[in-house]
Amino acid sequence: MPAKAQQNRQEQTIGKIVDAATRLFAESGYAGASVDEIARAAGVNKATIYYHVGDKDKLYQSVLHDVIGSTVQNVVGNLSENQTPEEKLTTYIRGVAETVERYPPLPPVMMRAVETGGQGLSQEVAADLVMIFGILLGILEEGVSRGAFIQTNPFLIYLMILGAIAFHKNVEATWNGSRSAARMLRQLDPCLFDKLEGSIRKDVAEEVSRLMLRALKK
Amino acid sequence: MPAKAQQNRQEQTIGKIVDAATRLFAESGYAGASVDEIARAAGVNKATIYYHVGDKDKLYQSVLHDVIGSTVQNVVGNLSENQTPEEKLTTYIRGVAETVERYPPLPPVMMRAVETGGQGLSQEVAADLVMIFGILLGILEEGVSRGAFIQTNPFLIYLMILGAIAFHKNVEATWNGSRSAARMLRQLDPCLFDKLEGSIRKDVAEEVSRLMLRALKK
DNA sequence: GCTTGGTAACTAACCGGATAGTTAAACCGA
DNA sequence: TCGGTTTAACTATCCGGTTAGTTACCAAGC
Repeated sequence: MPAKAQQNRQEQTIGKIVDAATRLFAESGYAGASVDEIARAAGVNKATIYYHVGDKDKLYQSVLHDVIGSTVQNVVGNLSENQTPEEKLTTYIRGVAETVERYPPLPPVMMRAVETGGQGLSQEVAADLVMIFGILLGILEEGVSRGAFIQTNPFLIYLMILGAIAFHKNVEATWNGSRSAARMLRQLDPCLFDKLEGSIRKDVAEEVSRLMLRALKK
Repeated sequence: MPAKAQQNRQEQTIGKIVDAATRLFAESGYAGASVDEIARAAGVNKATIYYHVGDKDKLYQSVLHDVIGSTVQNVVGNLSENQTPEEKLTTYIRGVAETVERYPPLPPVMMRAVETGGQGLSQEVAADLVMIFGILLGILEEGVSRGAFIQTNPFLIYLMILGAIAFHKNVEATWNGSRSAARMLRQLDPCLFDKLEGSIRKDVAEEVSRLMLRALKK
């Protein structure tokens, strides 16, 4: 198969580019990551990026779709119809946390997407984000109609879950990575340092689930 | 008083610079906001920024200190010793939300500060952030020791409150500002659009307090 | 099987514009 | 007129994007 090999090659190149871009966009943000840098990290000439993907914005949208799309897939894959709303919520939260675990660049990239309120997002990426929220909305509404959950602002619940997991994973990463922040804090307030050191390493998904269920259950 | 007048003048100039910088850093992030742009927005020559404040990083630290410091002040100012832990938590959340209300650039700036896990933060700014967390920690510990709150991961509570308020205010701003995202969503999923439209405008502080208290109370 | 022509994939070099930071001169109130 | 303050003008660098040219690959013709 001749055309097949070429397509494989193309997919491989695009994969390298998007992977490198994901990492660098996550590290430095949209403006902070340069196309030159991304090309170097991907082991590819800069013009190759423009040939295969498009301009910087197109590249960013590809990263978002790649990252957020995989989250949707992971969350949906774990949900099953014959779960109670409580179980579904736990599954939902665990799904988000797991995706983040396997894909560390996700939080900052996703946060920036929510941060901008969807401005400048492609239809495709917007649909991904809407879907993640829509799934949660369905769970919450089912819970309310079954008398299991109290009535709440679903968007706020969404932001609390996402914010807690995203922030936490992100802080954890930098906390474990460069110890400079940790060292500074120990110097600033040793007692508080110990408490943070202990609480950062706990399992996020479980604790977030526990708290959200306590907050929501009737 | 000659020296006094000069000091006033200096403070005024620095104030103009920091205010403009706060707005632009919030809008476009660190790399996205240029020093030229900030100078123009402040009605000041670029060299004046370097004369009074320092380089771009120094300017960013000044913005962070200004913004986060005022949050600390506002939150501390509203707390009083003879409140129950429940009341204190509500006051804390309202304090954060109020500061955000009066100072819209705060969320994105603060988020970016937490996002980086404290990397590259000046001692001063780090102290501010630690203080905000420290206050919450005190409230939660008092609640636990009085048997009012369950034992939790305080850092996660911190992130949930901050994440919910910061994200919400930020999304609200862009949602109300440019309606492009809203229009896109209406086209994508009209039913979900209505639900979002309704839930975004609610009072955040009250709802967050309600949820957090439900989650924490024994 | 080997040459050959064509096309997809890739690259080095370059361009205009923007950016952070500097300098030396001008300004102006006391 | 003196010193803190402000400014226009400048430099070096970097960035996003383009172009013209090269290589890798594959299919068809002999």
